[in-house]
Amino acid sequence: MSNQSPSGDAPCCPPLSRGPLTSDRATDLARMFKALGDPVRLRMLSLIASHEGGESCVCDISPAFDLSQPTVSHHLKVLREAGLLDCERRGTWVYYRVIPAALEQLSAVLATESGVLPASACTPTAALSEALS
Amino acid sequence: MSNQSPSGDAPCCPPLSRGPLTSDRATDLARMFKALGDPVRLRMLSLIASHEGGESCVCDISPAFDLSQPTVSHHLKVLREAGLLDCERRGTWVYYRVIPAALEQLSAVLATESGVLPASACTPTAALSEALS
DNA sequence: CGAATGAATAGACAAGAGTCAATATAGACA
DNA sequence: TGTCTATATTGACTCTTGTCTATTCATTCG
Repeated sequence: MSNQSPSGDAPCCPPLSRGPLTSDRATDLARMFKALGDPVRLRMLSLIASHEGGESCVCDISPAFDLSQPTVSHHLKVLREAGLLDCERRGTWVYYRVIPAALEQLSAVLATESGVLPASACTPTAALSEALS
Repeated sequence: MSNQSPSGDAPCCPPLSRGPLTSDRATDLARMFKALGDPVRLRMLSLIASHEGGESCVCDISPAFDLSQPTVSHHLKVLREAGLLDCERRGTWVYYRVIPAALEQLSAVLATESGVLPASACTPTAALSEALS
């Protein structure tokens, strides 16, 4: 399970205004943005990201949506294949976790040169409790 | 012409991890992310954003893509209707310009609580080590 | 083992998105 | 006015996407 890392290497992220994107780079980024381009998936992501410990069991996510279980599973797969989520099986349950580096990369790409916008003005909920191993 | 501002008002933007998104909020954001979910549109955006003066004539954008003129026009329209671009006619030409507030909003939504990530410190495995702190 | 539960996959279907050729619209200019 | 250039719109096509039901896989517990 875990993630299949489509092209999981290029980590860095100059803002859009820094210069025209290469075609390859645009393809990589678009794959991630496309995954965010659905209200259900955005809500899932925020649900997981804001959940205690930074992770959520599917059994916690599913009831929050008026969708069939396979559809929920499908959306989670899309987010996972886009490199935005990772998952881990613990017993019968599967836990999903946001990959912070992915979100930060996208955030940095969209950041404008001027507005630094310190994201520090927020409260820390994401303590990232270590997965109980 | 110009923009139709779907819900162009709410400027600020708590990060995803701040709490679950409302359905309405998710719909608004998803509309913008979906517009970014295409390699061509991402390249257009970066082309415009990085162009001198922060704006580009369609006649400058079009030749950069191996697409028909109507298709280019279509993509620009999608970006415009998503609230990411604005346009202005000057004589025969139409100039497109990025709406910085829109990008900043999306950037802020994706920003993680911890990592301020001043773009400069964009080191390869940054987020990996950050996950443990 | 067999049954029960949580989650993923397969297949089907309607709706949406990206693309094009053809056409229409808006200005500039003679 | 008429013609030329730059963009936008229309309509058609194909491929993709979101959703479902039915089924399968994985794990735990009797």
